[in-house]
Amino acid sequence: MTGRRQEIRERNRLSLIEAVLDSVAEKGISETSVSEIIQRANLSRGMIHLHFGGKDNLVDEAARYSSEQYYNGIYDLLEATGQTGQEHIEMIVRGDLSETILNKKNVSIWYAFRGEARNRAAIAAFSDTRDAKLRNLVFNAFARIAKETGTEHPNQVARDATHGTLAMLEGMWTDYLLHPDSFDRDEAMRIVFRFLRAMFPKHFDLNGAVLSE
Amino acid sequence: MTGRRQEIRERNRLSLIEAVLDSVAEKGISETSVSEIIQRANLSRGMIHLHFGGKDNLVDEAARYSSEQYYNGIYDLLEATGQTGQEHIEMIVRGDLSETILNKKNVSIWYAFRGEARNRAAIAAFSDTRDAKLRNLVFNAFARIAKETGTEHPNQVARDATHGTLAMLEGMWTDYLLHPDSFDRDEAMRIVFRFLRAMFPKHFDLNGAVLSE
DNA sequence: GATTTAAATGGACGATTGTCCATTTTGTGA
DNA sequence: TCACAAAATGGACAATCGTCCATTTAAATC
Repeated sequence: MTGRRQEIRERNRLSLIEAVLDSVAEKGISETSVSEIIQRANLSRGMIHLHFGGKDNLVDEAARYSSEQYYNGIYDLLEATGQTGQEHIEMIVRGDLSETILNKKNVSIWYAFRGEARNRAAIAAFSDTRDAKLRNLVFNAFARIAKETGTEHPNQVARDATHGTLAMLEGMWTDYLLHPDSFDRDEAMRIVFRFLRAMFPKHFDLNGAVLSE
Repeated sequence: MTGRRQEIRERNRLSLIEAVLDSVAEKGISETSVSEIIQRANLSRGMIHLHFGGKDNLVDEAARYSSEQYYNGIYDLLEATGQTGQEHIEMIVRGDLSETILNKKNVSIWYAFRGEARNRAAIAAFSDTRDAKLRNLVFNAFARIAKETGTEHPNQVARDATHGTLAMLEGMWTDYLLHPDSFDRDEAMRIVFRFLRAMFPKHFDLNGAVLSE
């Protein structure tokens, strides 16, 4: 009646997924073997086949789970902010570069899966950091900003600003991947906002990152 | 006397490296086995041990070689351009997004190695797309531009512009990785230059990408 | 052309891979 | 408490992994 059985089952299932993510983060994909996974999850060898039908499916599921965690993190932040375009943008940029989201483990996992994306459709589907939903949020925020500036082609400007901003954030992640210890979050933020301020002087004038010079 | 012996030896060595890169591009790192490599190179099993002492060393060397190819491509372009800051920047951006450098094979290889970078120091050393040399080139170009604008802190502005521009290019590469068929080079270029125009209106006004709206 | 020797071959080897199922364990309902 | 069934176990299995070396091939030297 307690459903204890199903509860244990689901806990084990999740243990396997988290074991994969831990292993991928620490050892990389190529060293994430079945033996490695079941050892970390402290479960028996047959569990992978039982729960996922095979190792590949488990890894795909781990990629999906990891991606979901990322988006949940971002969306949670957005609910705690104001409604103006610049507030949204600022929160997304700040969140994307925050310790909670941009940290060694997440970055290791993210890039490990990216490396496999080209050869595994299931992984490619979950390795786009900037999915349609997030893109739309950013676009709508920029569209509001662009319209307020009275520019000639606000949608086109907003589209380009979205694309460029998300690309720049991607690049910052890569910086962090390659130089995690010398990476400076404030600097990254300041740079993104310097570009945004250049495009929308009235909206990002005193906002955003530390404006040190 | 002809050195025919050494010539064959070096050709075989190179065949192994190129076989690794082909395999990594087509099948990914995890499926790039010794058997796969020697089959592509049409050489015998022992050659890897003979030339490189083991598979790992060969893969590291392939990463180094691939990185070298990238930089040579960029530097070649720079020699064929003018000397103003904006000409340099434009050539680097244009080159970085050109078919010669940004194509499916290169991107597959690059991201495959990136995925391993965190766990293999030898690969990490060669997976920084924007090494000190290239960074300096970009920085010097922006420094000249910034000084001409008479801004207050030209070096700081140039540093940020360098960081932001290279980050944005990284992001464009990721776009290409994940959506190679819908990726639009002109659009990517236009966006980069839209940001640069916002920061340096006088220098990128009529330059760079197609200015369609 | 004979000799020397560097280069290349290809299979043997033990270790490790992922899959799968006969068996055991354990929660659930009678 | 017992019988049932779902869940978990752990080892057998063939396949594949990378390494290494005894042997063969062929370029270089005499």
